[in-house]
Amino acid sequence: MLLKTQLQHWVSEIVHLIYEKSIEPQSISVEYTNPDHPGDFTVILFPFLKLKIGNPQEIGNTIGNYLIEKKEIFESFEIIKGFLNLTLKTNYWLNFLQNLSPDTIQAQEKQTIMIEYSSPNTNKPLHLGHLRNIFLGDSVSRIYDFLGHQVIKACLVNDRGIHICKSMLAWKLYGNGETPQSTKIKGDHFVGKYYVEFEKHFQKEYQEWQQSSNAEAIFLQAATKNPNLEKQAFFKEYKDQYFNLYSELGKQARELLQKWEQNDPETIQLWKMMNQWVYEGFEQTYKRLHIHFDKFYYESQTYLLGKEWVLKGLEKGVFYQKPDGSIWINLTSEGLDHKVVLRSDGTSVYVTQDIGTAYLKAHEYNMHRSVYVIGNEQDYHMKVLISICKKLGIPHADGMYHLSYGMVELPTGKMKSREGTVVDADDLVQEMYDIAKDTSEELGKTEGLPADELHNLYETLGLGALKYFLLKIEPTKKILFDPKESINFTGNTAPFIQYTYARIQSLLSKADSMNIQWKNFADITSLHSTEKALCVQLSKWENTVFLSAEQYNPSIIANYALELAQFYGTFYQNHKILADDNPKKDFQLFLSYQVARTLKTALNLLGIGVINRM
RNA sequence: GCGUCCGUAGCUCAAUUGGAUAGAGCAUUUGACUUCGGAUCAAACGGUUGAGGGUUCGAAUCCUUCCGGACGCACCA
Repeated sequence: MLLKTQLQHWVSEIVHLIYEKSIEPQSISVEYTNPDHPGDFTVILFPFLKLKIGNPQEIGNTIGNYLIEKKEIFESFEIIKGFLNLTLKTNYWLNFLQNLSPDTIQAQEKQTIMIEYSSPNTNKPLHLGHLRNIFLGDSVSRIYDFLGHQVIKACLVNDRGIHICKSMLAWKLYGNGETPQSTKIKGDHFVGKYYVEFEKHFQKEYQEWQQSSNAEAIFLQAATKNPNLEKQAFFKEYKDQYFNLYSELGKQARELLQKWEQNDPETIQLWKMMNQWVYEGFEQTYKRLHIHFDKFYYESQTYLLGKEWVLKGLEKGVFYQKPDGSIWINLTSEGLDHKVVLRSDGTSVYVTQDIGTAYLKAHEYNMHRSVYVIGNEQDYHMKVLISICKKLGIPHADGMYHLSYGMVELPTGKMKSREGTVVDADDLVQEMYDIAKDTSEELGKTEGLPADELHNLYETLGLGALKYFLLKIEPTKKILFDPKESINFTGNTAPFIQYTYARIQSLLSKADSMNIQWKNFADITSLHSTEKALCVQLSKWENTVFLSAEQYNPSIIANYALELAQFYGTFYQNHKILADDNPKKDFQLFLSYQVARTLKTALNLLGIGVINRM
């Protein structure tokens, strides 16, 4: 049991014993003592006022004296303004440090948890927004896996729909048969190029159409309802309708989608070929990011399944049908709205395929929880999906959870693939590598390392900086990324933590070469404030991991690691550990060793590697 | 218009989930390597926590009303 909870129980017992009042242990406020005051743990005495058993000073004295007398771990106490500050004996911390095992924490109840993330479209390469999604999902997976749960990392590939057909059509029209091989362009970028190409031609076609008499008539009709309507603004809004009603390219793209749904062999072949190019590109990117999935789902394989569930739900009365044949659900009792689940022409919509996928997942894996890492723009959609799944009685629907996160924005606003205003994932990773290389060479501390180790070093530093940049911020908040200011390598960054780790490794190996036996350190009588700060921080580790798992929030671990590294920096500066006349040498080395272990574990849970020399 | 999320130092973020004098990094200014790694450390500067009201021993945190921002409210995905 954590000392904090232990203390709650003790205080509860004391109150019961001495004052004959009962108070729930959980309701007793116990905190880590604020560093400005002496002590390790603080019991807040104000809540006892309600029990009418005396003033805070008296109660504090009683509790403090009792604890000192009966529990051997306490050394002293002090009461300041209703706060009972308890100081632990040095011995307690020495024992704690000796037994600390930061890399083996286990959850009490083991579960099977599926975590779906990345979820790319197959018509364009990955960008910075995907990276946040991927790193979040990967980190949460690592955290649950670390705690002993069985984790299934799933990736849902959005491989069908009109957007894919746009790329396909553009390739047919303007591609002249070129391929990633012939152009030496990475497959996903190659296909993305044609997606942008489609958009360019479509825009041109749209511009020309706006000069036509037909367009003029449509605008004039709209203007009769709204005399202030400006032509430019109107056509900006009208784009989607133009695509659906008048566009030649739009018509061809829709025809392609229909052919695809009818299993036209030529179309299917083209679709498979282009998807394959994209998958090969993704594969390279995932590999470089050290991302691996246990299971892939493809929407092309689940959307029909969703349809079956909708028809089943209609029979059961979960859904209702409108005269035009479309099928709906009424979610007003959940505070949501009515929602279409099947079009009047019988084709599936967005939620339909998600229902299918949810069922397939539950059918294939007997899991307790199913986590979806998806941006907050889909908060409403996910609420709808989860309530539908519950109403349909899809297994484990109660365990569905939407891990929602904020967008990554540029100073110019939101990233848009169609308009080419995105930060490409591959480019950014390479840029981080280059910065790591330049910085490293400038500092000149890695001379003599072989080429493959250097490559590994730059990769670990560059990727680490990038992952930490995206993970240190709470998922719900949006992130602003300014491409002009590259991601830092000093201060609140992964390289800073990696540097602290490397420094400790170098210290320990030097100690080893001096034949210092630090693994069994001799007892010492008192702790320096910097040593105490490290012990306290280390004692918070276990709870930090549980908290970040519970909240699906890696930023808690990121902030923890940063603080630990900062405390170590202060400690390091205050002591000449390896000096001949240092009586605490072995203790301080062991403390350093435990800090390094914890840092390594923490970074690992974020998907960030450590380095022995940098 | 309705719904969800957000607003903390010039900038980017914290704050032990209601606790003590709101803390870090960046930027600016200053100091620290003949001894364990300067991608570091120490210090200065910087705040009416968007504004008002409420709840209580105690509020950045909970409630409420405004102000400002993002996203959603498609037979698009």
